[in-house]
Amino acid sequence: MRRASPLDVYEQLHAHHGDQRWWPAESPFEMMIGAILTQNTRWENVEMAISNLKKANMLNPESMLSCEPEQLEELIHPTGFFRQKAKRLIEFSRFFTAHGGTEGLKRWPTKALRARLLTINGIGPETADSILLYAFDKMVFVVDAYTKRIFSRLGMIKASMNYEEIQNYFIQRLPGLPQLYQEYHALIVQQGKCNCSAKPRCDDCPLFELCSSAAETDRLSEL
DNA sequence: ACCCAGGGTCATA
DNA sequence: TATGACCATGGG
Repeated sequence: MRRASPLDVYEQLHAHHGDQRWWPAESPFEMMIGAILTQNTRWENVEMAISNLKKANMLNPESMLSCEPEQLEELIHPTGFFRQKAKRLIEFSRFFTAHGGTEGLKRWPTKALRARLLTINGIGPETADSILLYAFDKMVFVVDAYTKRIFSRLGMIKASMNYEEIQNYFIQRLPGLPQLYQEYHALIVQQGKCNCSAKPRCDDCPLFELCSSAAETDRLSEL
């Protein structure tokens, strides 16, 4: 059996999990807020916070800029890290409104917008790339903890690779379709949520065949 | 009572 | 540049 490619893995994941249609949000701004709130946090907790924000009519940049930070902290409390995240939401809202909102930011070249997002405190590579991919439909591959875990376990990447190296690995081996990038990351998260990539590997893992074929590499990389 | 989750920052060596 | 402490809640 030939060595599995990222596209092979995509096919397997899609066959098992089906269409994902990400990101779950009703607007680009909601998507961006969700991206910040979900940092090192379960999505279920983010849903509580989003729900709180909607009920309080606070899920818009104007309200976030004019409210008392403590009120914001209370609403997003379930996501954890609520003090720093409240600051991050406010700072991001400031940036967002200062540049004409979604419509204004939509006109930025991808590279320039990414670089600018990274200068905002609390927005790192993954959050920036998620925003580019899902709020602006830019062709940017998102690397998260699941990506590292699953693909290093499959022996396709090394655990020592940094964010950019992993990102390049996928970009060089995938067709240039933004839609594919969106689905792929969604599938990786869906797969990561099930503990198939943990050890011991479960038998009905959709990647079981690939895992088995990579068993040798896998064992070596764990030493 | 532990462990971790759809990260990021900052201090230290 | 690379590792580690820290941020903090909710669910297993």
